[in-house]
Parts: sequence; C-alpha cells; structure tokens
Amino acid sequence: MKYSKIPEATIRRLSRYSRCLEEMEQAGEEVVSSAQLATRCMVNAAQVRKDLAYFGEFGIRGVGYYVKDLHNDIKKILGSNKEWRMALIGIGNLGSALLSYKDFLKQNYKIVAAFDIDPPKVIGRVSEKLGKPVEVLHINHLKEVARERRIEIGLITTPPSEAQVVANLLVEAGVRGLLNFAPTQIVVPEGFMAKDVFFTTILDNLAYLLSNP
Amino acid sequence: MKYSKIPEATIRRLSRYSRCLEEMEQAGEEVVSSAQLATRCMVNAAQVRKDLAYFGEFGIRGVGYYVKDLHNDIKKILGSNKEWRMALIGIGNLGSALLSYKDFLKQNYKIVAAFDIDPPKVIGRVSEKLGKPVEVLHINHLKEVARERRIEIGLITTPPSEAQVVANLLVEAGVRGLLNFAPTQIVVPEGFMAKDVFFTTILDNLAYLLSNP
DNA sequence: TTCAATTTGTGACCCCTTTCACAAAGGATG
DNA sequence: CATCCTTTGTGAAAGGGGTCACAAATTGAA
Ligand SMILES: NC(=O)c1ccc[n+]([C@@H]2O[C@H](COP(=O)([O-])OP(=O)(O)OC[C@H]3O[C@@H](n4cnc5c(N)ncnc54)[C@H](O)[C@@H]3O)[C@@H](O)[C@H]2O)c1
Ligand SMILES: NC(=O)c1ccc[n+]([C@@H]2O[C@H](COP(=O)([O-])OP(=O)(O)OC[C@H]3O[C@@H](n4cnc5c(N)ncnc54)[C@H](O)[C@@H]3O)[C@@H](O)[C@H]2O)c1
Repeated sequence: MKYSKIPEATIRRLSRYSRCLEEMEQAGEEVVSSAQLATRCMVNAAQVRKDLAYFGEFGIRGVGYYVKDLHNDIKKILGSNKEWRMALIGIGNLGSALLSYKDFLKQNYKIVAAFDIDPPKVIGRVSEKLGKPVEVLHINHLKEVARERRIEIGLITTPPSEAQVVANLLVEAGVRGLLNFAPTQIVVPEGFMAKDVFFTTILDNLAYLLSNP
Repeated sequence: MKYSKIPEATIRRLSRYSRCLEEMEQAGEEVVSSAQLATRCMVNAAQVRKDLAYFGEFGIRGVGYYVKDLHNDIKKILGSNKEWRMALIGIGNLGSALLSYKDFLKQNYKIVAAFDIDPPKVIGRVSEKLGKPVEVLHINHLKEVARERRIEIGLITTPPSEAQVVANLLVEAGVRGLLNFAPTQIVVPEGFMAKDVFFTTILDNLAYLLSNP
C-alpha cells in the first residue's frame, strides 16, 4: 500500500488528525482507536486507517494507536516536524494581522522576514501590534535576504495587481513555496508550489448553499 | 441535465469563472469559448461546459458564450447577484483586517455590524484603519441587532476557545451562514451552514508538497 | 493453553467527478 | 440554399476516492 499516489484530501485530513492528536496529547491521553479519532475529526473510521495506510503501519491490532507516536509520525509525514522559515510580503491590513498570528509559531511556521514597497509607511502600525518592533525591509532586498535567511515559503499579501510580480521575485530568489492571499491566480514554474487562499470563493460557496437549501 | 446533485467542486469553479468573466467584461471582451475560459481558469474545457450544463444552456454552438450574459447567469446561480449582509465577531488583528477588506464590497458582501466582548478596547484601532469610525457593539447585543439588521452571514474571528460559543449565539440569532477563521471545527444544527478557513491546514499542505517533491 | 473480545490493515465494491469523443446546432461564405 | 467551419452539450468511459466487511493480529481472561 505504501507507494502510490496520495490523494490531496488525505493530506488535508492528516493535518486535522494532527491537530486532534495535539489536543489529546496535552490532555494526557495515551492510546486512541481509529474510531475515536474519526469521531473527533468527523470522518469515517476506515478513512482514518486508509489514510495512514498510505504511509505505513502505525497501529497495534486490538489496541489502537499510541497518541504521541502517531502524532510524531504524522508530523514527519507532513513535514511539520521541522521549522519552516517564511517571508511575508505586503505589510498592510492582512499582512500585519498575519505577523501577529500566534498559531504560526505554535506549529513551527516562523515569519523571519517582512517586506513592503514602502517600509516607512508601515513600520509604525507593525511595531504597535507586537511587543518588539518588527524590521520591515524594502522589497528590493528580497532576493539577497531570502537567500541569507534561507527562506522556504513566501506569504503574499500585496494588492492583487502586484501578486504575480511578487511571486516572480520569490521564484527568482529560490523560494519554492508560495501562499497567495490576493484574489488572483498566480502561476509558478515547474518545481515551485503555489496555493491560493480565496476568501471570497469560500463566501461564494456559502452564499450558494444558503440560496439553494 | 438540469436537475441533479451539484458537486461542490463545480460551485468552487463557478466562482473562479465568475472572477475571470468579471475581468474579461472590464477588458471589453464580448464573447468567450469554453476553451478560452478553461485556459484562463486552468481547467479542462469539457469541465467548463459540464459545470454550466448542470444549470442550463448558456452558449451558442459555433460561437461560444456572451461574456456579460454568462457572468450574470453565474452570479444568479451562485446567489452573488444579491447583497449579503454580514456580521463580524471578534475585532482583533484579523477581524479589523477583514473590516477593511475592499473585495467584500466589490462582490456584494457587506459587513453591517461588528461585535466584540470588549468594544472600548478595540474601538481605537478600528477607527484608525477606516475613513469613518466603525461602531463596535458588545457581543451581548448580537441577537437583537442580528434580527434588526437582517444579518445572514456571521464571520467568526475570536480566539478558538470562543468560536463555538459565538457560533451558538449566531445560530440562536437565526444567522444561517457561518464562516469561521479560528482553528477549531465548529458544529451547527441542521439547516445552518458553517465553513472553516484553516490557514495552517493550507500551510501544512504546502509543507507536505515541499517535503515530498 | 485456549478462547473471546477488540481493533487494525486491506481487498473489493460503489459512487462521484473528470475526461473523451462525437452528434447536433449555429454562423459564414459563395 | 448548400457547404464548411466552429463550438456547444452530453452520453459513455475512465479515474479516483470513500465505504464496507472481513481476515489477521493482539490482548486478556478463563
Ligand atoms: N484585508 C483583508 O482582510 C484581506 C482578506 C483577504 C484577502 N486580502 C487580500 O490581501 C491583500 C492585501 O490586503 P490588505 O487589505 O492588507 O491591503 P493593504 O493595501 O492594506 O496592504 C497592501 C500592502 O502591500 C504593499 N505593497 C504594494 N505593492 C507592493 C510590492 N510590489 N511589493 C511589496 N509590497 C507591496 C503596500 O505598501 C501595502 O502596505 C489584497 O490582495 C487583498 O485582496 C485582504
Ligand atoms: N491573526 C491572524 O492573522 C489570524 C490568521 C488566521 C486565523 N486567525 C484566527 O482568528 C482568530 C482571531 O485572531 P486574532 O489574531 O485577530 O486574535 P485577537 O486576540 O487579536 O482578537 C480576538 C478578538 O476577539 C475578541 N473576543 C474574545 N472573546 C470574544 C467573545 N466571546 N465574543 C466576542 N468577541 C470576543 C477579543 O476581545 C479580541 O478583540 C483566532 O482564532 C486566530 O487563531 C488569526
């Protein structure tokens, strides 16, 4: 079962399992069955087992899974056992909210550089929000700083008209993962990964469901 | 073809088509083929036609689709031809970013009320961001105000520990659509719709793809 | 040691979504 | 009006993901 194409949905669910296991671990629970985990994550128990089966055998028949071990294994699979170094580009309303998003830290995602096209304009609002002032650099320095600080993921929170421009800069700087919050589809070359977060698509979805009960 | 269950993926794509058509309309393009639209949205041409076929016949064989008409038809299908009245609960970092999110307005989503558990604390930072000061109400008034202002969608941007509490209040107030930004799965009764926006799930996804090239 | 109870891992089945391929329909041209 | 070209709409086939059901493994008690 180990070596086949992994459904993207499986990866999304693993992320959910990981969050649940985190909570269980903190609650001191030591063993969990696929049925229990499934209930908490609102999925089918066979689904849990099948998702895990893509990557190996983690359970003990008749017993279940050791919470701590399974959590570690899933983090290893997802790649969230390491620290991911991120850059944030566009320190406006959304950008400065993300700068102070505590869950990033908790989950080993760390913003290690912030860029804007007009740093003096934004420096005030950013320092105000956090305990210590944040260094906002000019976008012109992206390439050198990205290499220096070994940045692996770029968060794009510029206006939509600039999103592809910034994406190109990130690609040039060798940043392989891009997460785009602007409402434009961005395109990246082979070997790079871009994901879009479209708020209004989700809203449209909700609106459709409300309109067609 | 008209009356069958509509895949959720189809609805998501319709939202993409709508955005593209918006751009084309503004660019003055009058006619578009399924192949052209497909290329722009990075999907298969047959997929475009099949998605539309769920709802009727909108094209002209040998010609294509009239941009303006198709855009209107899709907006009607999605329910985005009407104005949606929303409440925002939790005016912290993310909440105040959303308050000033211009795309909401452009797409007929309107925040008509803002709530927090401590309005005096947040009023400053909100007024600063927008031209005119925003009225932030105490969460205790949610129920009455929701009815008064005919609120249909609630945006939850409180800490995760409060998300379900707020969700329950919204349900009680008869708000049928919920969009939750806190990293906790919220549960709502039959007849209500809740969607979660998990930033870190998307990041986990990206991290996985970067770890397993 | 044997047997009952529990829970995993997985083959087989089913359903939903996507893609393919082509007939049907409309437009343009002479 | 006839012919050719383009593009839609859709039945059929392919593909992928989810669910079911059961054999295999493990524990614990008789
Ligand atoms: N505000 C929200 O809640 C929200 C929600 C979802 C999506 N978005 C999207 O996120 C993006 C940012 O939204 P916002 O409200 O923060 O806008 P904003 O105007 O407040 O911030 C944009 C920032 O990007 C900077 N910028 C512009 N061009 C740049 C460039 N080439 N390089 C570097 N920095 C540049 C600007 O100086 C500004 O500080 C937009 O695309 C928006 O559609 C915003
Ligand atoms: N900051 C981000 O960029 C970001 C990104 C993604 C998700 N989130 C999530 O969004 C939520 C808000 O994040 P934030 O950074 O804005 O936090 P925050 O602490 O800045 O804001 C939370 C706000 O909610 C208010 N609040 C608390 N309990 C309430 C209640 N019962 N009723 C009404 N209001 C209440 C608080 O007074 C505060 O103003 C969190 O769940 C966070 O995990 C934040």
